[in-house]
Amino acid sequence: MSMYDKLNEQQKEAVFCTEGPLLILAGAGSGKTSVLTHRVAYLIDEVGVNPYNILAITFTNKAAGEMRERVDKIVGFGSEQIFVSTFHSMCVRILRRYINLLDYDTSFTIYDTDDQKQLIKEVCKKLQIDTKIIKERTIQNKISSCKDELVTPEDFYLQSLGDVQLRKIADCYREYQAALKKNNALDFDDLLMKTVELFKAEPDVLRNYQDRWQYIMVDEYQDTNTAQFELIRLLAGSRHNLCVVGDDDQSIYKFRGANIRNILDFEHFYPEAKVVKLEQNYRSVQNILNAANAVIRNNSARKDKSLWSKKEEGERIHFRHFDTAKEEAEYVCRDIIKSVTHGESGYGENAVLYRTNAQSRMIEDQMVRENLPYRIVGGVSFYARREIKDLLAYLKTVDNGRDDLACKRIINVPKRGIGATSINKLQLAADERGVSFFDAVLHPEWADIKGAAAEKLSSFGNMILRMRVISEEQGPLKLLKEILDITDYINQMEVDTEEEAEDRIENIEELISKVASYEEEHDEPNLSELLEEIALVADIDSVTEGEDRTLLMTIHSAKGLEFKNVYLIGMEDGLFPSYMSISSGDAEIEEERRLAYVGITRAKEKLTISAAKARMVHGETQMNPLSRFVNEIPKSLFDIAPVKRQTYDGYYDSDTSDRGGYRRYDSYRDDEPVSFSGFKRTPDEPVKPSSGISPYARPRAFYQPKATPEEDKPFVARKENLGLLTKGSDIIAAKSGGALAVGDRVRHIKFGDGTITNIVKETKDNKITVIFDNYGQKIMYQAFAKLTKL
DNA sequence: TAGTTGGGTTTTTTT
DNA sequence: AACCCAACTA
Repeated sequence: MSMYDKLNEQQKEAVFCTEGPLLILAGAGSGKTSVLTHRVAYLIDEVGVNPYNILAITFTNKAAGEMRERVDKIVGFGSEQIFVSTFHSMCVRILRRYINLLDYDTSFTIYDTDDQKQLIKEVCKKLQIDTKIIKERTIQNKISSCKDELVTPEDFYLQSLGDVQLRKIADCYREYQAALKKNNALDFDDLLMKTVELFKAEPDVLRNYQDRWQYIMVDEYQDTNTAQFELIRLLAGSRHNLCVVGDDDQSIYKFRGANIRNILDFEHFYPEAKVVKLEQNYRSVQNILNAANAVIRNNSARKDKSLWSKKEEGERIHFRHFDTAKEEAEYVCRDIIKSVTHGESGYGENAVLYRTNAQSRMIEDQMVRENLPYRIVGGVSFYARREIKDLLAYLKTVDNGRDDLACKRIINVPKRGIGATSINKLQLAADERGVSFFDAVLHPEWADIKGAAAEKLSSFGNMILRMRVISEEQGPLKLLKEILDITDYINQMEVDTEEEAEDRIENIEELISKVASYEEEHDEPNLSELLEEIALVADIDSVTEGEDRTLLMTIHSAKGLEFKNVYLIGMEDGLFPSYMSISSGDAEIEEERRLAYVGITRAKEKLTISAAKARMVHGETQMNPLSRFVNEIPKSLFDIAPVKRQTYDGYYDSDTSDRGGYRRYDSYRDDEPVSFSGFKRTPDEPVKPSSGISPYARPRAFYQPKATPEEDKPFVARKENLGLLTKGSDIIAAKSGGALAVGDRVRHIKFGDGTITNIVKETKDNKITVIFDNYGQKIMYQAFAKLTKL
């Protein structure tokens, strides 16, 4: 029996079709990853394709890693030779090698959305564009969508003639591109667009890659944009050995430029294309599948298909409508705890999914309170945090003196008394001479800066130069530690609360351990490479299997994942579908509906849908009606059927200016039974627990955390115990050498000598109060202050 | 130049 | 509620 025997007929068809264009329409949970990996194995083992000639493009690094792992298990040898990567990483690899042909330097840095915004801001200032009239965000989005569509500044300029506002954006786009080039930087969208540009300008380079990648596979094809399509079209060349896998029903990245036509028109573009539909679902029980089908059926623009499954009917879908978001959070947490204590699932088999990142807060708070091990994916990405961006800006400045943005970010962080006036003068001088900002820092006289200000600049400049030596001689980890030491960054951080300080120190420790593990993994650690790896990680990439924690994330982040139990929370009109989409139109609602479909189909066995009647949004209490998507699910599939709103129609009329309609409480029937309020059951509402012991039979107190003193709380669930603490605390242990006591005389690298007046033991580090002879009282963390006992 | 305050704005989703 | 920015004060 061969390994292909366990595939179904359609799957086999897809696996064995190795030549020519192939479109696999893979419904949710239809085993497409399995098809892809088997197809790779088949190519190698049976067709005799050299693994080196295979390219597989996935949506995230995590997916790439998993794919490689799975192929590795079933292929005899050579799987490491397959090029598995995301679009963005692939482009970076290509550009690092050839971008000099486009007159860039191969050591370019990559700008994230934040950097992008910063640069646009500067450009607006320069062009005297009033950002109150045209918002930077608008410009940013416009530029981004231009790049997604491969529209150059020149193209856009021609398109914009006649429209004053567009014209300004076009100017901005042109200047922005020039500024990027000057900084030797590319933004995310550039990575794709420049690669296409390269391939079009340099046929030899393209041919080189066409010869290498003779078999191409693209996963999550429904979310590719025009630039990405162009890229694979070029790579597929005349061979047309292009296999794309996707599901139009799961296209949820239109806002990012995803072009649904890519999947709908694939057959037109490649008339000889073979199309295979995978419709058997192996993931979810029937009830969940039925709910998903019922929802997605309401979309008009879709390829017809229907998922079916051989699985049992399964539990009914749980539905709960709460009075407040807090009660919703309590229910979710306790339901997870119940499931775990009954042995029905592990923490890690539960996931809480929501529409917007802001919703994680409520759940997180509750999970901390209930001692429930969790992990949040996304939100403010790790690398977007202020302290991390600061430190990375140091690394970037050391690495690439041409990145003006990075240099300006840190020239006065921590405070060095270099203010806006000096910075502006320097920038002008640098522009005049066509050199980088950092070059100007090294020559204050160019900007006519003298005296104390010039002193400060050269001491900063010299510090960076010294860092460069350290970086070259001793590597990135040493460099990072040195930066922290010399700048005394931790103690100079501006923080409002103790908690914030702790969080940020924790983040810095995590960065240290990330750099440390980078150094361990690479024989020749290289700062540029490190920064690049950091630039391209997605939040989901760091989620490792085997961590027994409940995951909290947006539905977008959950794409491609599956969980035994899923909680879809905040199912309210105005939230999901979002207010924005409701007021935009049908196409937007359909995108939201696909998102709902993605959410529902993440669940394997148990799906819980919940909503709150009142919820705080932007600091005001909103009363939103139940999500229309919930009403699209047949009542018979629920354990407790939602009560349909009376005023369903007309309420979403987007032409009416009466937006208060989303908030008014009187749109509900007064006699509408309140399903649940926490764990109190209204007498007239029957409870139909579908398995196990009903949670409602148990007294509420059962789940209340015991009043334990802080120190005695046993474990994981506390916020400060999450993250990469193991590695972080090693660093502390190594650094914080001797025991210190109140009354000891100590010496600090910057503040000189002083006397310890207080020591507060905290979970991870001691917080020490010292009165310095010359600087007065400072409160600092022992691990980073490096106090020497005298 | 640094720190504070008050007002205005914001959020959908992310490589 | 949280963040950002401009304006004002020290």
